[in-house]
Parts: sequence; C-alpha cells; structure tokens
Amino acid sequence: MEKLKIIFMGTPDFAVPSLAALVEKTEVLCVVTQPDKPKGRGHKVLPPPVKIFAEEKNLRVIQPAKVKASAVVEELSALKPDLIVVVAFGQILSQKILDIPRLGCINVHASLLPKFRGAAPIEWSIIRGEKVTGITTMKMDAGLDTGDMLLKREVEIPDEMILPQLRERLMTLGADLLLETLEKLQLGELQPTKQDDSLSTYAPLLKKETGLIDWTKPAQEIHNLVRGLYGQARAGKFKIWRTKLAAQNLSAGEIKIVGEKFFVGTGDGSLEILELQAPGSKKLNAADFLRGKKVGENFWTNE
RNA sequence: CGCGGGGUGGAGCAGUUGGUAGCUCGUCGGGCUCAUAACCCGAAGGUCGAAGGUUCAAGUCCUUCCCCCGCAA
Repeated sequence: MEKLKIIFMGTPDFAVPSLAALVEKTEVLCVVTQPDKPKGRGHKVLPPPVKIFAEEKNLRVIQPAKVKASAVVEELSALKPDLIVVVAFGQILSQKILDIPRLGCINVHASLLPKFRGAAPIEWSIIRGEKVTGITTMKMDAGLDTGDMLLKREVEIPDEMILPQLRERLMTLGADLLLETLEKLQLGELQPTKQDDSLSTYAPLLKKETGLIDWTKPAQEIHNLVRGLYGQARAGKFKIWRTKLAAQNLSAGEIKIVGEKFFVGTGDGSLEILELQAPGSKKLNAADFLRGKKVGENFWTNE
C-alpha cells in the first residue's frame, strides 16, 4: 500500500506514541507543534515533547504561534499532504487548514465521543466517575471535537485507577487506533458516523479551583477528584495525591489518626489519605508524613 | 535574570543570641507476654547537599555551586 503523506500536529507526551506510529507506517512531511515556552521554575524554555521526539527522528518541525496565520497555511499547503493528523495539538484549526489535505484531517480524541469533548477528557472522565472511557478517531470539522466519528475503542476505568495510568493506557491505544483508522481509510472501509449532539458533554480545561476539595461532598466524589487530578487536588495548603474509601465515622473535614493511617471525614463517609504533600515539601505517604509532625485541629488551614 | 520554601544518622522532622548533634519511627540485641504492629531496657548508625571564607570555635554567619519542592506562567 502506498505510504500516506502526512502532516502531524501535536504537542504533549500524549501525542508522541501517535507520531511514533506514523513515522513507522507513513511518510511524515512535517510536524507542527506549539512554540517552546518558558515553563518550570527558573525561566527555562522547554521544547514540547513532540518536538523533542520529532528532532530525534530528523523530522521537519515548525512551531507557529498561530497555525491559522496565512504564511503558515501557505507553507502547509505547499507540502501537498494527503492527510493531517491532529493529536492534542492545543490550537484550533481554521477551515482553510482543514481544506488543505485531499483526505481531510483526522483527530485522535481521548474519550468516547460525543462525551467529553474538549481539552481535558481523560481527567474529566475519572472525575465524573465514569467506568468506561476510550479513544475516538474522527474526521475533523470546524467545531470543537464535533466531527464525524470514524473508529472507537473502549477502555475500562477500575475504581482505583489514577490519571497517569489511564493516560498511559489511552495514549498507546490512541496510536494503535490511529493506524487502524488510516488503514481502513486507505481501503475505503471507514463509515463516518455523525455525533449525537444531544448526548454531548464537555471536558473543559482544568482550572485551579477545580482541584479544591470540599469535604462536605460525598467520599466517592472526592476520591474521583483526587484520582482524576493526581497531584492537582488540594485541601488547604496541602496537595492530596492518593485516597482510598474508608469506613471511619467522622464528620466532614474531621481528621483522625490511627497508628500510621490518616483518615478524613466527608459528607457521607470517610476517606483514608494515602499520599499527600505539604507546601515546599515533597509528596509523602501518610506514614512518613505523620512522623515528626503534629496534626492538629485546624490542620488544613493552619501552618 | 519571575516569586518563594527546603537539603541534618534508613524515613519524617527539631536544632534558640555560633560553643559537646537531638526527637519520633525504623533497624539490631535483650526483656516482659499465650502472643503482638503493644510495653520495658540497651545498641548501632550523621564528613549536618558541595566547595571556599570569617572565627579560638559554624548545622548555626558570608560567598559560590549542585539538587529537590511550591506558586506564577
């Protein structure tokens, strides 16, 4: 089968396996990713993971601040790609770009569309307590994750699964499903399916306040939040990394220490805190955290 | 040059105005006990992140560097 000529657009870790798969099976003309941005502490300018990978493979990389810019559109058109593949790119494509490749633009999205359209589908699927999520490939249109669906693959979310595990699983699956989609595309076996907009939900970018734990909420709900944000869930000045449903009789926010175990009451039951992190300190399991430290009355807000 | 916190025996922490390095836990040995993650007694284990400097004397003051973390992006 003839190799497809592809332009790849993607930015974070999540997109790397898909790009790697394309490098194996297709001809990647060019990789489009976000510009290097000053991230992290110092002021360090770090290239996005996709760029690092692409450069290792000696692929052509461009990093436009805006892909929509006419100069960029012209540059991409000139490459005459068969297809554009987009995986967690981080910029919205204009209709002009969507019209460039003769076979259109394909997106790998980390949810079972039309659920969880948007920027953070993996996080929200856990936060919302979904038992199953997955990957959907779709033919892109001008809307946000509204294109016709091509292939879909499910993944179960066990109750104890945390964000990095699910992300890892989905990024691998995403790469597989991408290849499968391209194969069927070439064989003419794809049957695009319209999304039922009435069933759609959104998975917006996470905000800081999303991670604030409200102890009056149900234990399962808090547990889901902690799992889905892994490290971004906070109570007072503390980050809560891992929790587990527990059977202590405590009022909301009340803390109880039993030996090396750390329990907190919620709106309807209690949680055991397995891993947490104090400001300026590193992530610790509860036993280590409790050593040499006093856990007092206004623990969450004081100190 | 974005702002800030921290690096002390295996783990988590305390170390006041510079003057013998402590605590909790763990580890090892012994004791108590039907038994124990409980209790009692004892022991081992630290060039106090690195390199310089000030000083009679520095974990504690000064300088430089390395690493970790939070915020902000």
